[in-house]
Amino acid sequence: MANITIGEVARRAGVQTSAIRYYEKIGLLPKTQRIGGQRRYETGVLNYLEIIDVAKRAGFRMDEIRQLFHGFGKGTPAFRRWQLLAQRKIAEMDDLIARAKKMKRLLEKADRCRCLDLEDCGKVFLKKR
Amino acid sequence: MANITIGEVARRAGVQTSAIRYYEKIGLLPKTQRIGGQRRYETGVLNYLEIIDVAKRAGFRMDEIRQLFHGFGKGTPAFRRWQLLAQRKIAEMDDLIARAKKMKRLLEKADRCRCLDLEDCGKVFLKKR
DNA sequence: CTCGGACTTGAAGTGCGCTTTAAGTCAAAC
DNA sequence: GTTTGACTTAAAGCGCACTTCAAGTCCGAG
Repeated sequence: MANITIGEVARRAGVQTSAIRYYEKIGLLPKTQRIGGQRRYETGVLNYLEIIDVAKRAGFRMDEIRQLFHGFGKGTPAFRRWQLLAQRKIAEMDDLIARAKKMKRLLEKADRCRCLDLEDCGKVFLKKR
Repeated sequence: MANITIGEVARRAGVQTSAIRYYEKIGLLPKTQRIGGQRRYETGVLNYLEIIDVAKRAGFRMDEIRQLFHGFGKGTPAFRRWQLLAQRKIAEMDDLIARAKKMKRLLEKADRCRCLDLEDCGKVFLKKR
């Protein structure tokens, strides 16, 4: 574990340092050790940032990500609450997948028939579910 | 086409009247006729609002929805630009579907193995793509 | 010992997608 | 003719997820 600076983490993860500080502030990343006042990270934080990125881009809010990734110790009484959130998010992922597929089909149809507006294939599209 | 008020549209579409006015303001909904200064809508606007809702919840920004739904007349010179945007959004829908599936699998795995954190199955999860 | 550059903090600023507020208009009911 | 309630506008406010700013600290190179 390399003990890298925030600048190095930012470079490797492709995020800005300000975002990393913000994540720490809101409790999404743990407070890490300081050397001469400066943050030092272990490379494991990169995995964390990758999961955060995937979750964010799947529409998760920051507080949800925080709860899902720090919200319970193994066998904690909070685990049931964690499970409920996780199950809700799993269902939301199914909804999101369905909507994304629907939009994809709508755009493909519009591209083919060149008639995307209220009166034309958008309407037809909605009608046929 | 019934010529309904904004309040009726809001009620039927399940949105607030302020949102409808906002959509008109940013050019997402066309300016509709006024009677005594008040907006009157045809029921077709409900289809529009439904498409807007699906698009929004699939992560489309307002200006993208506007461009996709008003950005071209049939056979217009802007059509090529429309097609590029549509193709980009279709690709983004594929990415989004992949991320949503990934998050779903991650949550399901975490629920099963009760070890969702940086050092445990999150890491494993990322490793196996 | 001083310079440069990467880091620190708290606070203010940004852009999006609305909602809320304030002040006013209009038409139907009483 | 006044009251009621839904509507109108422009402008300000809000929550989120950051970014930017201002002022300062720390450390290695020259």
